[in-house]
Amino acid sequence: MLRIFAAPKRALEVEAMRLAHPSATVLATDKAMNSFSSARPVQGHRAWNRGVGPLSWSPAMTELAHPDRLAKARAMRARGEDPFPPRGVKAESIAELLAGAGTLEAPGPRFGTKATIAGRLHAQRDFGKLIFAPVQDLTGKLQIGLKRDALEAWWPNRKELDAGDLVGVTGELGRTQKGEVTLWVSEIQLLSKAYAPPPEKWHGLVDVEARYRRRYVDLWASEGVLDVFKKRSKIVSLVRRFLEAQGYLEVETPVLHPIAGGATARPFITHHNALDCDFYLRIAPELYLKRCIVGGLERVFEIARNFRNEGISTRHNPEFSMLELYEAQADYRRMMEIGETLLEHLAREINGTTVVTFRGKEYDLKAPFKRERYTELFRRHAGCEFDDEPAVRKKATELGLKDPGNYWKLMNDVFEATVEDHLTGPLFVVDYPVQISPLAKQSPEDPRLTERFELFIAGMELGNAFSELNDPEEQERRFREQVASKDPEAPGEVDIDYVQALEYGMPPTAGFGIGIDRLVMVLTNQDSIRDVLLFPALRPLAKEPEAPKAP
RNA sequence: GGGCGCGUAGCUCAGUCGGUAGAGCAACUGGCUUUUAACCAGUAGGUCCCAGGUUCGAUCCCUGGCGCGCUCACCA
Repeated sequence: MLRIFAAPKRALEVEAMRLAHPSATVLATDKAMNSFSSARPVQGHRAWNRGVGPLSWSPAMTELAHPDRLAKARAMRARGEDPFPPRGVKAESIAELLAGAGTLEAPGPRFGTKATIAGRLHAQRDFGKLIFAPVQDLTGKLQIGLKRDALEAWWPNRKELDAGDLVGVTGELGRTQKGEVTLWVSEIQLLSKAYAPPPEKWHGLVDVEARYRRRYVDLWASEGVLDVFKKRSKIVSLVRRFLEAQGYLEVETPVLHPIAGGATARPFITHHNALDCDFYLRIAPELYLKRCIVGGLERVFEIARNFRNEGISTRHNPEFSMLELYEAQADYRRMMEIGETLLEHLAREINGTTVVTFRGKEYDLKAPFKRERYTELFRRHAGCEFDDEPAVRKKATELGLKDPGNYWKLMNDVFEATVEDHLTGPLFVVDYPVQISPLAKQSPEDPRLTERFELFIAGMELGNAFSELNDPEEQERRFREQVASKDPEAPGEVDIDYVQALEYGMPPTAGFGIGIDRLVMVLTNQDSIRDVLLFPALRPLAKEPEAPKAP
């Protein structure tokens, strides 16, 4: 923070900071000095010893930077060495080296050979003339061993190396007396100085807020975090290959929508200056993807970031990723088949088994999944028919549900309150009432219902699919009904362009939307959506308050 | 937005039945050539989240605020 520039411990350190970061000089001028000197006593050492640091707002070159580390960089520069050299080193992956090292009993092909690795240095264990320290790259951790007799020229500078520094090391792959694979270093170079010290070595980052705000630290400082995001990347890649193998084209449709349709949710609003009009950030890509079907693309999918202006929870982030796919000549039964085979495939590829553990329970994602009718579940758990309005209203009152002002919404609230907890799954709940499914085609057997299903695992809704309504007249009627409902989550106007697209003719089509974040949660056993998002939505940090005025 | 909980050293946490605070790790100094939470000795480090109130005195009690977590609501 500003005061560290105004309250240096030693002149040397200020010098080190200036050398290390020229902008420090700027920060130490007028404004900083004034705000500092107005009321607060000199803080002495406090600000210098930050670890991962407080989560306060502060300008660049913050109190995270440690003066000793800055001084070490300065010492290097004084010798003509660069603490931030322009090039990296050509390194081998640690995972491959570990695999090649073999075991103590059966040394692998790489045992005893020369190797170079690059990565982040962790806490050193210093024995005076011997130092051990793990180095971590994307693929794993490998211990390096530094011996004085092998590094005579470098040895006097060894204290310039800190935990968190990025290094490149070359040495011979071997083992210690305890048998641990170790790279016995013959050459070491600093690739980037870490001015900010890493979190405490044993606990790592445990403050959840710090973990989310400083994910760039969490990724290498917390066990298992990197693995979740590697798996997430693999899941998305597998989804693409799975669909492409079935003739699907990946497309990109607009994020800026003139009308927020395709789902019921409150949108974010933004403004386009040149056109001088407002746009909504999309709440679903659905209506554009179906326009693609009208255009003859036949099988399309998009991994779409959607934005919904609603609360944040362990299952909700205001921006989230949804896979949506649409297939011409298919109906919702085909979507169930795609859903269950895709999930089984992902589980096998990611975890090597179809059984996943999530929130302490096991779920078998082996296809086929169970199917149960919405209406039957409703009857079984709510104790009445879904369209028996007096009975449903009575049940809602019993449950203490407040009336949303619309019977069908109320009915669905009763369903969620009574049924959803029982949906351990994996399960397809099929044939939803038409009134809560404005984009789905009516069932040929029962006009009160639609050919629609939702996929549930662990009581959590993972996906939503239906045979798409392609009758423009009926679609327009349902849109007008939505608009007339004045529901704040319904679109404010009818999407005439979409109705017109249907007037040109959309083939019989089925579509499926799957929440990617929730899917990753289930496949990687993470309880919170925040743990599968690299940078989950958080309230922005407050700006530093003004220093109190002197009396 | 409602309810519950939390905020003390850089990190993880004690503690003060109201008299301005401690440990381990991290940092710094010294020692140590096979450790892996290395070890041993020493040093330094705190506006006890912020603002009011009660009080001789508040980190502690009260009120308000800020931040975060859990939960409810809504959705995928």
